[in-house]
Amino acid sequence: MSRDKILDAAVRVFSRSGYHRSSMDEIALEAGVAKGTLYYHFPSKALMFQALITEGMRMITGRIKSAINQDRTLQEQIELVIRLNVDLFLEYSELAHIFFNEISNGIEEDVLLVVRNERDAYMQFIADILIEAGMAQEDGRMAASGVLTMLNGLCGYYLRHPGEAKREQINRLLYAAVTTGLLQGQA
Amino acid sequence: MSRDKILDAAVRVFSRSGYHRSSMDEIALEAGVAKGTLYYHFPSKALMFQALITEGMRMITGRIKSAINQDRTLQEQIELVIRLNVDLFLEYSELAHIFFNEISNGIEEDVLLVVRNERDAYMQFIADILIEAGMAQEDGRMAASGVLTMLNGLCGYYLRHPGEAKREQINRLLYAAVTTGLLQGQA
Amino acid sequence: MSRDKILDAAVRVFSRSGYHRSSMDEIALEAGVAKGTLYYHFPSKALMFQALITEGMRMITGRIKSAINQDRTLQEQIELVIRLNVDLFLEYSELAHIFFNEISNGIEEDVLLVVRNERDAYMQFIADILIEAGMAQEDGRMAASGVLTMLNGLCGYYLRHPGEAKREQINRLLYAAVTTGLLQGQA
Amino acid sequence: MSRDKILDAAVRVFSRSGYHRSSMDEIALEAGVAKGTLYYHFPSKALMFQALITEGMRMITGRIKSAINQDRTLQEQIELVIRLNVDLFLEYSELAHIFFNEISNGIEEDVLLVVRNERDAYMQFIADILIEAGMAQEDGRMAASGVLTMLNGLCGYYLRHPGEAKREQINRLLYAAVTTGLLQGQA
DNA sequence: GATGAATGAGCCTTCATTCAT
DNA sequence: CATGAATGAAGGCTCATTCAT
Repeated sequence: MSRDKILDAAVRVFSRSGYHRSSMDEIALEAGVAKGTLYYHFPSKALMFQALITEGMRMITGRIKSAINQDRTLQEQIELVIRLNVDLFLEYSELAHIFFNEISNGIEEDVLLVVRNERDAYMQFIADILIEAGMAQEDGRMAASGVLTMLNGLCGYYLRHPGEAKREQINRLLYAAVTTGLLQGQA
Repeated sequence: MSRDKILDAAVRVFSRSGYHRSSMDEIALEAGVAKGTLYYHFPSKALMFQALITEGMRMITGRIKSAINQDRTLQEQIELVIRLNVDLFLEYSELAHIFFNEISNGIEEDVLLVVRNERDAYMQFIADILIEAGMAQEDGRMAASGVLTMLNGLCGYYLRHPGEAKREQINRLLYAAVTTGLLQGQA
Repeated sequence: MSRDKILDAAVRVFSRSGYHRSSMDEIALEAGVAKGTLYYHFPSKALMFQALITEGMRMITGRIKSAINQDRTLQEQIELVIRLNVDLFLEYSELAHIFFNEISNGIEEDVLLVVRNERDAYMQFIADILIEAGMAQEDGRMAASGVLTMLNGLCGYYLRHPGEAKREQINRLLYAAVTTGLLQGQA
Repeated sequence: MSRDKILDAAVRVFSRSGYHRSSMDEIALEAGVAKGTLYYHFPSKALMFQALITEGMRMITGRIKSAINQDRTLQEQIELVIRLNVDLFLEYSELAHIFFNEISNGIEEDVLLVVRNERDAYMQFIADILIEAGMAQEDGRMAASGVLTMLNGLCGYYLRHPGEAKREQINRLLYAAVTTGLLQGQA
């Protein structure tokens, strides 16, 4: 259906150029529909973006939860969550950048609120794992915030220095930051 | 002078609305000068942004370097660097936010390059300390990138949840991420 | 359609104020459409200008060529071409004025090239007749250039001094310049 | 003095870029004075241009008249005037273009009027020679207009096709147009 | 459901001009 | 005489949005 073609195209375009540099023209072109069609399915650019984030997160958290919902040790869970997050981040890098760096993009305030809530829910989801592993409530939420932005930074570095860094490093360093400290996170 | 008024206003406006949503009109208004005056002092919006970053970083790195240049153990150095960074980040949160986040979306390529170099130089500066502490070269650079964005995320959380989080937590979690792992970073 | 309204208005405005003093606002106003509509139909001011020249010339050369394509002596051909050119110039004086004068000052290089080619093609068309009449190749091209700008000047004079000059004089002087010299071109 | 430096620079700049593309900044730079100095000596850009044309024409017509004011045959006079005009045109090509192509440049109406008068005086000066050579009054004025725009066209062609055309051709073709007709103007 | 022509507010930038020194 | 910092009107262009079909 048109709606899905549009949403798929929008993810690609937003992810390639960021929210502001992505134009409705470009999205329509990429989706292979007329520009008016975008407005048939979504009331505005901002609300299209919101739909994309909301539905995308539903899918993503679903995928992660179902992957976790099997008997695993805490350590395995942490490793798995990290790996899945890194994979997702690298696949949808610009979108993830937007998702984790709120203010940077002057989206309409109400839409921003929805995106933030979505993000906070996701962070709580990560925090819960850390808390279950023994962290204090407060520390857990804050640490989750830190871990996810660190993931943001490591992936960013990886993408900006192709060839230099290896993908496996990202996972290793993140795991180290959580469990042993970065200074021990090496052979 | 006008130039300083403009730069001050630009930091506020850019960090409030992000690069793209900030208009030259808004900056001129905030600075209390005519729009033409912006172009008397800076050739373009992008180059104004570049000047703001370059001059801001010169001040910040200068302050950190002069604070470190004394005999200390590595551990003390790490603690100190973290504390200074957190202090600076919270003091100049607007500038810092721009520096760490607003570096991707459609600024002219050459300006982007200058800003990135500035940031990479700073990260290398942090990386050198980690490497001296025993990290591998590659891991050091990448880890520095991760630590600084984590700092970004923790400070952001702190600022977004006033009252909930305490400032000391930021330092403690960062130090833990570097030395013992976040899960051990608690009493 | 909008596109035609715009092109018509553009000819009027450009020939009234010249390329640089003509603003897109003015053209939109004259065409009775919104400014954005101009950009829906033409990618830029320069390309609008190019379209106007190209399409205008296509019409004009078409008309002249079809009038010539019959058996005539060279002398008749020269007389005919002069008369047709004068007629066209006076009928489309605005467009002609642009075509012969407004071709130098700071339009984008590629557009300028297209317009010049269009004009050179037309001049070659005139040159061929002179060459066939016995002129050297080189001289023919250059002379055609001279004759057409002279036509420009004579018609301009005629239009600027209504009442003083008679239309027939234009034809006579031009014909004289080509065949007997201006000094002999009189009863 | 400053005034002369400015006028000299203005001729170069206007002649290089045309009236509209020449900025007061550029003129000040070329003259080696501050921008404010321009306005100390001239009330506005348009009036500076007017001064430049008026004083330039005074010099030019002076030069031509003094060259003519010696015993010569009419034929020699015509040859001489043509040569001098071509020399001047090629030396100050853009300026000459402006001078002969009025409307093209949307200069302020009053200044335009002065420039036009200056030009009409010059054309009358050329016309007088043609009339003395036997042309009718009316034809003389119109023909002078035609000859000068033809000169405009030939020089333009020469400048646009470097290498192809030779400078001597311009003189020869112009002389032919006046005396024998272009078709006879060749060996 | 879908289209695409048309819109107009808003953006970055240029530049002739002013004025206090 | 001369300066140069400051101005603000105006220009070309982009783009989210509307609406008749």
